[in-house]
Amino acid sequence: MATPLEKARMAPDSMKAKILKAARRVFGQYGFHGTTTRMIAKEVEIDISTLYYHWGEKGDLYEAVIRDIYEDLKLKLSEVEKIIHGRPLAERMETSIDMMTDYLFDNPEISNLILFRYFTKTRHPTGHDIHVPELISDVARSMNLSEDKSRISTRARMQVLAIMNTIHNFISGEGFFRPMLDLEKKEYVTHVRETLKFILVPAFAGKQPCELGAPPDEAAATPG
Amino acid sequence: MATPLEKARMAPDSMKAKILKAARRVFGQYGFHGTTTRMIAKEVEIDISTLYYHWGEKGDLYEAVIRDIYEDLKLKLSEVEKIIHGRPLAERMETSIDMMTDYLFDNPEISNLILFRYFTKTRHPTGHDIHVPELISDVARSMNLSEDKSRISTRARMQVLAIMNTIHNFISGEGFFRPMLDLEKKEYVTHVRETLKFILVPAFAGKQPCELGAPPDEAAATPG
DNA sequence: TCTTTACTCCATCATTTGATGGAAACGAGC
DNA sequence: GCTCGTTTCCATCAAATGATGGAGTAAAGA
Repeated sequence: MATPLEKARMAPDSMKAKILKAARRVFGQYGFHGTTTRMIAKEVEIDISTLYYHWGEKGDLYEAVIRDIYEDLKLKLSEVEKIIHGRPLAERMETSIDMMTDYLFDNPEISNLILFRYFTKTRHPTGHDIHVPELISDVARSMNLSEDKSRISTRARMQVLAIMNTIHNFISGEGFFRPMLDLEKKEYVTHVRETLKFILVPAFAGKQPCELGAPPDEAAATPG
Repeated sequence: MATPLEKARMAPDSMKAKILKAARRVFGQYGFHGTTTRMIAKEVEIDISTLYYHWGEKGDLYEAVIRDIYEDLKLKLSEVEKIIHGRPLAERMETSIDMMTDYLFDNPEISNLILFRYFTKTRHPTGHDIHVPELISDVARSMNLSEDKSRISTRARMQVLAIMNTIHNFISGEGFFRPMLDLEKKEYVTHVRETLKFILVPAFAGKQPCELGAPPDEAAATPG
C-alpha cells in the first residue's frame, strides 16, 4: 500500500503531484506560516478545496513536502557518493561541493525548507524528521570522518552539519546576499563555490596545526 | 529628535521597551508570519491595542526589532574587536568564536532573526537592511581580510558571511540539533565551539594549499 | 442506460488576525 | 478639585485564513 507521498512521486503528472510540487515552491519561499493554502491552490490554478481533497490539512501537506525533499536529497547524495567514491579527500570534497551547489541552486526550495525546519518553531508541534540523522551519518561515512561505520561520533556529525548548513546558507540567502554584494547570478555562484572550498577544504584535507583539528576518525567527543 | 527605537533603548523600563523586548523574543522564535500581535501582547501582559498605540503596525514593530538586534550586535562586535586587537589571527579567531557563541547562546533571538531575514520572503515587501554590509565590512577589517580598509573585496565579504552564518546556524538550530544529537546543553555548547574552531580556523590561520585560498588581502574579486 | 468512483468547484463557516474608536484611568501642574 | 496630556483597556470591525458540505462532471464498468 503506497502512502500519498509515494503515489505522488510515482505519478508526477497527477494532480496530487502537481500540488505537491507547487506546495514545495511556495512553502520554500514563505515558510509554513507565511504560506496560505490559497497561495498554493492559486499556483496550481485549482480551487482550494481540490487541494484539501488530495492532501487534507495544511500541516499534512507540509510534512509531505518535507519528506519529499529529503527523498530527493538522499537520491542526489547517493549519486554524488558514487562519483566521488575512492578519490582522495580533497578531491571528494571539491567535487561534492560543485555537484551539490549546482543541484541546490537549481532546487533552492530544498535548502530553504531544510533551514526553515532547523530554525523555526512551528505553532503547531510537529514530529521530528527521522531523515536527518540518517543523512548526516551517510555523509560522515562518505567523508570518512568516522572509522567505525556503524557508530558515527558526535563530533563527526557536528562537522557534517556545519558543512551542509554552510552550503544551504548561500543557496537560501541568495535573495539577500546577491543584491547586497551587487553580483550577477553567475558571479554569485562562482563566488559561492570558491568560498565554500576555501573555508571547508583546509579543515579536512589541508595541513592544520594538530592541536586544533582532532584526527577525523577519533570517536570520543568529550575529553577526560 | 529620537526615533521610537532610540527612545525604547534609552528607557529600558518603559512600556515601549518592554514590548520591543517581548517582540524580539516572539518574532525570534516564530518568525514574522508565525507571530501574531496578540502573542506579543500576551507576553507583556497588556492589551493588544496598547501595543498598537506604542508601535503602530506589526511590520513597523518588526523593523524596529531588526534594527534593535543589529545595534546590540554592533556593540558586541566592537567589544570583541577591542579585546582581540593586535593578537595573532588564530588567537583572534578563537577568542571571537568563544565570545560570540557565549553571547549568542544567551541571546539566541539575534541569530534567529538574522537568519530569518536572510532566508524568508516576507509577504509584504521590506526595505533592505543597511546594517548588514556595514557589519560585514567591520568584521572583514577586524580579521584583516582586506588590505584596503575602505574597499572590502567581494571574496572577503563572502568569507565573513560564511563564518558568521556558521555560528548563527548552531545557535538557531539548537532546538533541532541538540535533541537529534542527544546532548545536554553544556555539551552542545562545547561541541559547537570545538566544531566552529575546527572548521573555521584552518582556512584563515592554518597552512593551506596556495592554489586554494587566495591571499587574504587580495582586493579584486573577478579574474580578468 | 444506470451505477459507481474519482475528482473538481461553488458557496459557505468559524476562527484568527491586523487594526481602530472611544471610554476610562492615571498623573502632572495649577 | 480641575484640566490636560498620556497611557491603557474594552468592544468591535473587516479581511484573511483553515476547513467543509454538497452539488456537479467525467470516465469506467455492468
